[in-house]
Amino acid sequence: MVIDEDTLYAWGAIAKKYQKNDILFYEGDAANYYYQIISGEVRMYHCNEDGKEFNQGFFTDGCSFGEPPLFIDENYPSNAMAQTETIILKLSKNKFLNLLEEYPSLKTKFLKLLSNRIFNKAASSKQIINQNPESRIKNYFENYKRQHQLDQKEKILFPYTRQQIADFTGLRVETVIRAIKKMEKAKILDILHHKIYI
Amino acid sequence: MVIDEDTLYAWGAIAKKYQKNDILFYEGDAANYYYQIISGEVRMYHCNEDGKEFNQGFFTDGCSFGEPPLFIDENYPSNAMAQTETIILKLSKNKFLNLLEEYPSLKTKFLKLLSNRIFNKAASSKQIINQNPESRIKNYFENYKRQHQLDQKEKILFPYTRQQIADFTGLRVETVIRAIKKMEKAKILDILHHKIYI
DNA sequence: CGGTTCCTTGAGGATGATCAACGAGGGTGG
DNA sequence: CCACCCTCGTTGATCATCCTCAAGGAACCG
Repeated sequence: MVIDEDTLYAWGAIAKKYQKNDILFYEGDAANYYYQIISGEVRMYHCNEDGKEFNQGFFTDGCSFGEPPLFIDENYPSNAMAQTETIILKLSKNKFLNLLEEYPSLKTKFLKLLSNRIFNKAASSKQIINQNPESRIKNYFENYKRQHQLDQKEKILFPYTRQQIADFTGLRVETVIRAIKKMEKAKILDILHHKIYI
Repeated sequence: MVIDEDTLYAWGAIAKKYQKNDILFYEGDAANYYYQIISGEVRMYHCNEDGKEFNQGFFTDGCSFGEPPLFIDENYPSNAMAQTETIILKLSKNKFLNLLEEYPSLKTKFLKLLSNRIFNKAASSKQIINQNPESRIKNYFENYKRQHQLDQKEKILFPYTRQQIADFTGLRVETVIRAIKKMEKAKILDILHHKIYI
């Protein structure tokens, strides 16, 4: 958990429930709130003109998201959508910034959080040079495991769909499917009942 | 300038001169210093197996770089190379973190700096979905202008080579050349004596 | 069961990468 | 001033491969 929930309530945060597929904010919207998830899942993503999507990230219980625009005067760079029924604590921008001034240790916490975010984005943007689908997907899986502090050796069930992999790697579903089949043959991953183990 | 140079010297920073093409650190190295450029230019970049490069960013006078690994315990995610003769202030990690504790306003400064960095990375990683070279390059030029706080309408001389554009967009030089020629015809940019005006 | 979402396969076409060769410009030293 | 070199820019031809479109199958859920 980023900020203690009781503290957030004490400073005036309001809990709000979103249904699956509700939009929390659109790309270009002004940033007025700090968001922290109590339960559920949120996806940040872009759309291009043809409706193709690119996922910036998924956030779940205890995570905050969309903070950078609160610190600089920019609008949101991506859309945010509830992936499941989701309950979120919202604290207004001003109150959030005041809270940070009150507790300097929170600033350090956010320095770490943003640093991690940058580190992960650097790792994932590397894949731009590999047009080769298998490298891209392999790189994506490695980042996924690192971000979730999992051992690279240990096999785990990968919880997202092929379409979502496509939306993270900039590939097409069919390409992802063909690539992971190759990767299964090459023993890079396992597929059991259509489920992916990495 | 991120941190006042006199302050850095007072806290024990050392100025060091690097020649063109000197490596400051490699991907995977432990992060032991805060780096701030006095004069010159530094490039952060990745290499893949075939030697193809991807640029994460260029940094110039007054800029700091490679901070995120100082806040979290990670190694450098990219290589850093001096693009020209460059003079850099180096402050050891511990002294840097102590300096930040001493001056809380610096923490806020870095929160903003990191937020900007994330914002820009989000904007540039969008282009992964556009396999189309012209869209990628257009997106890259727009980001370049925004990051340098330039009006999108105003034409400026773009200071990098076609190879560097390729290394930022994940394309090949020849593809970049053909794309910008098309873009010139489409009046998206001007080319004068081989120089690009955007 | 019926519907929805996700997964899978094949065929064909578009296009960026690759390879090879050359041109243009700028700087350096004789 | 000229010759040389080195980097950068340019062009064409060919190839590999990812995208696209279309169709159908599998799993899951009420």
